[in-house]
Amino acid sequence: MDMIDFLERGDEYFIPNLSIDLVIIGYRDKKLRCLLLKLGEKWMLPGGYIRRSESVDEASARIMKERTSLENPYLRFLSVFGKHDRQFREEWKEFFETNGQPWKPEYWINNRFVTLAYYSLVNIATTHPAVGELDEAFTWADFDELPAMWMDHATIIASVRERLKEDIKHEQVTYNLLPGQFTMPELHQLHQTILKEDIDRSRFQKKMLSTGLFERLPRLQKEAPGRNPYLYRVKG
Amino acid sequence: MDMIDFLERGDEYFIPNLSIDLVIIGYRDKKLRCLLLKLGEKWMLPGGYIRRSESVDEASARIMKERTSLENPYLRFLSVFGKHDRQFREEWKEFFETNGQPWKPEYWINNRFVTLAYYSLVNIATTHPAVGELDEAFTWADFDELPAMWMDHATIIASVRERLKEDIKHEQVTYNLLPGQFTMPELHQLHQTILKEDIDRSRFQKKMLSTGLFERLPRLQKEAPGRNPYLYRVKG
DNA sequence: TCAAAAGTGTTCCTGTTACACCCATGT
DNA sequence: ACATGGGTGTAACAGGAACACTTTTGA
Repeated sequence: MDMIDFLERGDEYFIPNLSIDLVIIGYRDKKLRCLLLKLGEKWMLPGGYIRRSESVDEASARIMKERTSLENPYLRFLSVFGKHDRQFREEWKEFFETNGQPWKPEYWINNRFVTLAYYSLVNIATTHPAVGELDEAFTWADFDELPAMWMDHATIIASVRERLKEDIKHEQVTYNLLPGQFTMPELHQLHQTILKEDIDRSRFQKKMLSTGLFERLPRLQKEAPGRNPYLYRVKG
Repeated sequence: MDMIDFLERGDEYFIPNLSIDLVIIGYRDKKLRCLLLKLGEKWMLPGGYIRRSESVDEASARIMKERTSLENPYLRFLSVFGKHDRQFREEWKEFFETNGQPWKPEYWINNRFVTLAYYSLVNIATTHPAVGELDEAFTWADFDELPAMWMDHATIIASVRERLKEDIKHEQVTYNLLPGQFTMPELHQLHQTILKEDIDRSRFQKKMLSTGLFERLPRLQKEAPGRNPYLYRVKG
């Protein structure tokens, strides 16, 4: 056992950069959507880095707040993306050159990154995205019709969609995607959009109400032809 | 938007070291056990670092193989441990000094670490742990009577136990902890140990067999008083 | 009074739970 | 034969799936 030897060959091991990417999920016009930022010709997920004073979870919450101003969003860890070739030299070079900016191979952003992906469920109507220093615009992109994405961000988005399907089997989280008051048909439609399959209305409603999570408000009046649905909100 | 500015304040962000820790779980004498390595006066989880050529998952598999010689173990990601004060200056200093080795504050192992914890389910009888360069011994420690642990490794172990409880509700993974041939009473006892609660024998057996994962071998002969149980193995 | 959309009820089926009972074997 | 421990069966119950029915309201 030679501890000094162990310590001095520390750089035999690569210390990858560590980033955080956020998949901020919303729902509008019967479509699941994802907040994307425009960087040059392609789009990317909002993200950032960890500061000295922060835990990893705190960093994700800060980045979330910087981007959306939301204080206590539904925010969960998704998974680690850490393939050995996960570095973006060519992507950055292309971007810099098309923008007439100098690019240097030694920029730290060219190194390999391991990223911790988080996902958040938000109500689009009350979320006001801020664009950052590099990105020019934002969009709530339809999950099923994503634009060209930088790096491996399309892969991350694909995996969050599968995770969502698993989540709603076990726990009630989807109301985070809706306004404070919503109807059962709306919640029903949302679940069908997430699962991409038809759900029996009767069973769905009974299942939702049996959780005891929701409370019924007076029935909506005169909004649409036919019988109008009750409004619900989350208890507490 | 000033990209140069963005690039040059890269070190405003801390780049934490990234490590991997393995919780290698076994089962012996009706107790769930965890492979620990002795380092000085306390114990720690086996772990390591990521190499340039490796994805994060490949690194965990390599470390697993280095420690146990197992080629295709059941190995899954647990979670990220990344609290802001997750650095082990004092721990390392104490260890070095009690071992009469020089300790320097600038050693890379003193910096903050974010660790990716993985867990693995193995059969203790066919797993032959190797001790590394620093550690002096190994043990299969009872989950419910852990020795003093370095750093936050006790926290990691606590969280893997909860994960296991969740896992066995959804999928059949526990046979990884048993020899290639096992009896239903053994599997039953194992599940009770993991869940820390009694499970109805009849229901348990029917549930296991209804998965279609197991095939029955000839009944065990003359091993113990009373009727002897059938042996099963995983199909395939 | 009919169509449209919401909401409720009925039946069938499956899987869970708790418990009773039957089988094999050593003492 | 009986105690011990493995293995199987059954009745009560809860939850899921499919579908039929009722309610509300505008045209």
